[in-house]
Amino acid sequence: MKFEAVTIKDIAKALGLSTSTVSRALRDSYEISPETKKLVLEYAQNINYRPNPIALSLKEKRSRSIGIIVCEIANSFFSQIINGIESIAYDRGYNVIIAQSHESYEREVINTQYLASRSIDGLLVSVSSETQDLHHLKNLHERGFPIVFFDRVVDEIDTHKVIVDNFKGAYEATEHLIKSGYRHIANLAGSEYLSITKERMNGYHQALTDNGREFDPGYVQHCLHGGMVYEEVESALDHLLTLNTKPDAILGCADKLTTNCLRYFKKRKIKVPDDIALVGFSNLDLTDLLSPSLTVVRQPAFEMGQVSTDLLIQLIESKRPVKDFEKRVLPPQLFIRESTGGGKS
Amino acid sequence: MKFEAVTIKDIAKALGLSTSTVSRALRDSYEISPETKKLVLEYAQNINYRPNPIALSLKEKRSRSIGIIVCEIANSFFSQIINGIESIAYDRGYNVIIAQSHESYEREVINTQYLASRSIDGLLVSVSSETQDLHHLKNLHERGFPIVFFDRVVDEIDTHKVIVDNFKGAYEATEHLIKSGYRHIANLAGSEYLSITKERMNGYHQALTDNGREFDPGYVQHCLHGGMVYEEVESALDHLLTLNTKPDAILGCADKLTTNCLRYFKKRKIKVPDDIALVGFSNLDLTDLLSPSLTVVRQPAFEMGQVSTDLLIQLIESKRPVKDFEKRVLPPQLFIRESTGGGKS
DNA sequence: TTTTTTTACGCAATCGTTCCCGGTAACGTT
DNA sequence: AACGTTACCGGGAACGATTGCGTAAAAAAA
Repeated sequence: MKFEAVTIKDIAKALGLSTSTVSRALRDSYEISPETKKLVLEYAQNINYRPNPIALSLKEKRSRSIGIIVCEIANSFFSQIINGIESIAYDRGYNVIIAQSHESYEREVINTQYLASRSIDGLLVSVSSETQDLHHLKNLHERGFPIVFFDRVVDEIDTHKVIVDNFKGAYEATEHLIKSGYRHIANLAGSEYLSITKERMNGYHQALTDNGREFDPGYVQHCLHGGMVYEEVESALDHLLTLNTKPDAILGCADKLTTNCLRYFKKRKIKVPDDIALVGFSNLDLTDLLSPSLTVVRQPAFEMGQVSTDLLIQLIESKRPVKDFEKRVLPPQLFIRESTGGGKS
Repeated sequence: MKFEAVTIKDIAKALGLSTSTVSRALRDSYEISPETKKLVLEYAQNINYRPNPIALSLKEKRSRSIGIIVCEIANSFFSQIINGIESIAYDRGYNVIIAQSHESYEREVINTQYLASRSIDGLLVSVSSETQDLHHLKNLHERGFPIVFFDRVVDEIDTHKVIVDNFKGAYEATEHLIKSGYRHIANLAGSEYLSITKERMNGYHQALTDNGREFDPGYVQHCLHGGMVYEEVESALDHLLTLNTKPDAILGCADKLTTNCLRYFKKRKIKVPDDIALVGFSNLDLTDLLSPSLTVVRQPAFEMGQVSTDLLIQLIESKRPVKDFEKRVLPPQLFIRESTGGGKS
C-alpha cells in the first residue's frame, strides 16, 4: 500500500514550467518573476505540496535528524532529558530518533551502528552500564562524526560532555545523613564502569572523611545493571544487612537502585527511616508520595537535554572541525523528606 | 562538519568495476561471477561500507520507519507501549520516530504534519486530550496512508485499532469498591473527548446500576488534560469534597489523575483509605510503594505496543488497499492493595 | 566452423530536489 | 546600430543506489 506524494515535477507539468523554475519559485529566488512565484506558490499550496525530505537529505548529505542512545526511556530521568532534547531539536528543525540499550552493551553497539547507517547528523549518547569497550563510538568520532555525551560520559573520547555535579550530589546527600545522626552509611552503587558511579563514589567518600568518618569498602555494593534487575539489589542488600555492624543508612546511587531498595525494605518489613534511612538519586515525580516520602538528589534532567542538544547542533553546524571541547557541569539539588527522618512534604 | 561515508561508487572506482556490478555483487545476484563477488564483498567489508538508507528510501519510496504520536513519553504507560512498539519494529527492520503532543491539539497537528513529511511509512497514534477535529489524520488516511490507533482511538477513522477493555477495567474497579463497602463513588475522569474516558465512564456507570446504585452525574468530574495539570485535579477534588454527601471512594481514570489525586489527599492530610478510598488506572511500576499502596487497573501496555506495530506493518506491507479493519481488545488487570482497604503487598 | 546460448558485466534511467550553466528576450547606453 | 545589462527561465548533472536492457566474450551446440 503506497502513498503517492506530490512532487515538484507535478507542479512543473501542471503549470507548464520546468522543475528548476518551480524549485526556485518555492525557495523565493530573485531569478523568478513575482507572477510566476505567485502562480507556483498558490498551486503548491492548493495541492498541499511538501518537499520530500528524503530527496533533500540525499542532496544535502544531511538528514536534519539526531540520534539518541539511552539505556531506558521508561525512566523519569531519561524521559525528562529527552523532553529537553526535543524542545531544542525541534526548534532548530531537527528530528530526533531514540534508541534504547536497556543497559546492554551489545544492544548499544547495534543501535549505534543502526543509527549511524541511518544517516543521522549527530549522536547524543549516555552509555550503558555494561559498556567498557568504546570502539563503536570511537570509530565514528575519529571519522569526524559529531557526538555529545551526557550524564554517563567517557574519558577516552574527546568531545562535548554534559553532566551533573555527581560528586556534589553524593557529597551533600552523605553529609546530610551524617548530620542527621546516621553512623554507618552504605553505598548502593551502580555499575563500576560508569562515570557517574565513580563520581558519586568520590563524593560519598569525601563527605565521610571530611566529617571524620572512615571509608569502609565493605559498605559499598555495586549493581551492574543499576537496579534494573531486582535480584542484584536484593543480593547487595542481603549482603549489607548481614554485616557485623549493619548500616543504618543507605545512599542509593540511581533511580531504580533507590526504588528497588525501598521495595526490598517494604518486603522485609524494614522500617524507613526508623530501622534504616534511605537517600537516593532520583528524578521520579512522585518520590514525595512514596511510603515514606523519599529524600532525593534530583538532577536537572530537562536542562541537561537542552544543553547537550545545543552543543551537538553547534558541532553539526560548525563549518570546520571543532577541537575545543567543553564539559558542562549542572548542579543537582537535594530534597529532604521523611526517608532520612526529615520534614514531611 | 560533515561526515563522508563510503559509497558504492568508491568501491567501483577502487576495483575498476561499474556501480551496477558492485551493487549486484553486494546483493548476491546470480549475474555476478563468484570471484567478482568475493572481491567486492571483501573490499566492502574492509572499508566498512554501509548502504546509504536515504538513497534507498528515495528509490524505493519507503523509509522503513514508522512514526509514533503519543501525549507524553514520561508516562509509564506510554513508555511501556513504546518499548513494545520498538521490540516489533526493530525486528522487522523498521525504525521508530517518536513525537509527543503533550496533550496539545496544536502540537499533535504539527507533529503529524512533520512526521508525514518526513516520509515515514506509517503512523501509530494515540490522540491528545484536546483533540476533537481530526482533519490532520483523516487527510492522511484518505490518501491511503497507513495509520493504526492505540489506546485513545477515534470512531471517525476506519482503520486498525488496539485498545484495552476499558469498560471492563472500570467496571471491575468500581465493583471492587462497591463490594468493599464504599457507598459514594466518584469518578475522576479525563478529557470528555477521549474514547477511553467514555468507555471507562460506561463501565463505571454499568457497575453502579448492576449493583443497585444510582448513577449521579454530580460525582463525575472531568479534567481536560488528564491530570497533567495539577490545578485541574485540585479543583475537581475541591468540588467533589464540598458536595453534601461527600464521596467515600474515587475512581481515577488515568495515571496522573490518580497520582495527583493521591498528592492532593496527602497535602490535605486526608487519609486513604480511611477517609476516602482510591483506585486508579495506572501502569506505574511503583504503585506498590506508594503511601498507601495503590489499588490499580493495570493495562498490558507492552503488548498493546506490539500488537499495534504488527498491525501497522501489515498495513504498510500489504500489496493492495486493506478494507477489512480489526479492533483488538486487550484485557486489563485489577491489582488490589491498601488504598481501597485491600491486602498489603 | 558456424550458430546459439550462457555468462558476466556496463550503460543509462530512475527516485525528488537543487544548482550550475546557458540561453533568450527586452531594455538601456553609447 | 551595436553592444552590454538585466530579468527570467530551462537543460541537465548530481546525490547513492537499483535495475531493465544491451552486449562482448566465452562456452556449448549445431
